[in-house]
Amino acid sequence: MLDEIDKRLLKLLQTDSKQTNKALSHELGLSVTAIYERIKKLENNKVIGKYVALINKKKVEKAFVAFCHVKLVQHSQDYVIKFEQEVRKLDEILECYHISGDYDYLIKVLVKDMEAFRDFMVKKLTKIDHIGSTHSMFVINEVKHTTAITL
Amino acid sequence: MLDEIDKRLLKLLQTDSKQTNKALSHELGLSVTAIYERIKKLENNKVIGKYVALINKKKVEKAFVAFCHVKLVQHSQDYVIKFEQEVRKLDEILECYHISGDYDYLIKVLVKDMEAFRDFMVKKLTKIDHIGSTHSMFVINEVKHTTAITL
DNA sequence: GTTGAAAGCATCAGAAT
DNA sequence: ATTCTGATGCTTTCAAC
Repeated sequence: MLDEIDKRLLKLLQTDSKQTNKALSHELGLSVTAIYERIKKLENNKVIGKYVALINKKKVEKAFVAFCHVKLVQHSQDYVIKFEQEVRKLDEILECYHISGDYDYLIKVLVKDMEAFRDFMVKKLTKIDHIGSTHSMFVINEVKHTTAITL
Repeated sequence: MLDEIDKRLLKLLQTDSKQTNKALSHELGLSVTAIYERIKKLENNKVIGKYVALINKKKVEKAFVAFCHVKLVQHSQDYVIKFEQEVRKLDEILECYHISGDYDYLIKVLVKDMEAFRDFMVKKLTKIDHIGSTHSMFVINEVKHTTAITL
């Protein structure tokens, strides 16, 4: 499905999606139109999902990152659906995963500081019905963070 | 530092960075040049870090996500630096955080399937020196995943 | 896959607020 | 400092091969 050129193209676009097709064509040794067609195909096949600007959390006062394990009191479908619905509504939650293990969910929370985190926990997360327990871990340092998948 | 228009602009660019300045100018009620100047300023101030293509993991055979807690045997600076260095080299590790709590690090791993995960653990992660213990959690379902920070 | 043309866009000067 | 209008050159896009 993806040949070597597609893979190299995706690597470049995952690093910098603002490069022109001309620059990409030069890099990959194809014509501008060939690059154009390949990108269109990758978009249509939904291999490329979207193009986004990544912003610097430290520059916008959102430097505090925490992960929370969450356990529900029960695992009935109603409770699960309701919880997941509420999670999607909360802007502070960037990611939420249903995971194996002692807890049910792992969520990634982004806020301004510890105080804002406390507020989030007290006023938002624990206000969701049917949450049994939570366990928070604070990020001391972000060692690595990439959106680029190696193919 | 950021006014309301900047915030709305950043929201739009975090959702879709391929929109033309014309479309953005229409959305925000400013001229194309005003949008252009604002974006350039946000780029120069490093508020916008980069533009990337996000690719669909399910379409490229990287559908297996796991989080691993990692504990080092010691916390001497040498060990920490070495571990973090190795982590940055491993393509399967998309994210790595130094965190508070029982374990030292939380890493996010992306591979093809359980078998590939086993391989990663045996041949790569646990080959790093000074790792004391690990604890893996498998992602059953990705409930939410966004790169967009709400301002 | 290619070239070449058309339309649309980013970018920049210059002037206004 | 931020905005606008208008001109230029580059990019994307598409038809034809």
